[in-house]
Amino acid sequence: MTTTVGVPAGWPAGEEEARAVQDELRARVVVGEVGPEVGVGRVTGVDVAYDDERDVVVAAAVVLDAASLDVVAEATAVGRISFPYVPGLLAFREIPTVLAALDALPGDPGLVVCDGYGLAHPRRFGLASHLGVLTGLPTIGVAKNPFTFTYDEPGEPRGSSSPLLAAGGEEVGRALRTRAGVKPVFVSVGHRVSLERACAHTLALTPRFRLPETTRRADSLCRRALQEATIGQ
DNA sequence: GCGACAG
DNA sequence: ATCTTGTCGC
Repeated sequence: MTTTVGVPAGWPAGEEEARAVQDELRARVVVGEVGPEVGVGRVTGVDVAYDDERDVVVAAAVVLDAASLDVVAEATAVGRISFPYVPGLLAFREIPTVLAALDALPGDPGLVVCDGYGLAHPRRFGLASHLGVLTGLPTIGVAKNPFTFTYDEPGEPRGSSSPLLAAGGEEVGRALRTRAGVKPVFVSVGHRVSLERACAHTLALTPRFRLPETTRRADSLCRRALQEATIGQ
């Protein structure tokens, strides 16, 4: 199912306003819960693809059975680009369309896995935290790059990890090796999930590839949907 | 002030 | 993110 969305009323128009929204919403993040059990229920991946030329953004949400990793549902949404890409303000670019894709899903998404960061963010309120607060769903962030943070190389074996550190030494996430000898992914807490559990979910979602099946499925779906939404336009 | 910087 | 073919390797 595909739905179409515009930019929400009252959406921040500038960077200062957007940062103020983050500072405001940050207080609503729940960090005290362990989170859903690994391998139980459903896990949903969300991702977004852009065509800046045509001002089009497509989001995909793909629901997997947490035990088998089989796809049990999927949805896409097409929207207008609601914000430029600014490091630290990614959520304002992706969230409206991602919310529409999640809304189009039948049933409960379960744990939501985001392509980006949660707590590991300049103001400790990245995409995964933001999406969690707006939906109430448990969320985690799994990013492909360390952003502005530092880390020591984890051990070679799959499952090895090392702290992802902010300037000042605060642990904001983990560099997690999901494939032996391959560049780690960067896991951080979004909403209602502990870092420990977030890493366990990430490992359960990477039986074969570096990136979680959730983000791989969502990535390919939103790219396909962008092509289709863009043909002839 | 300059550079770096999730997607 | 996106521009982009073949190619090396399991």
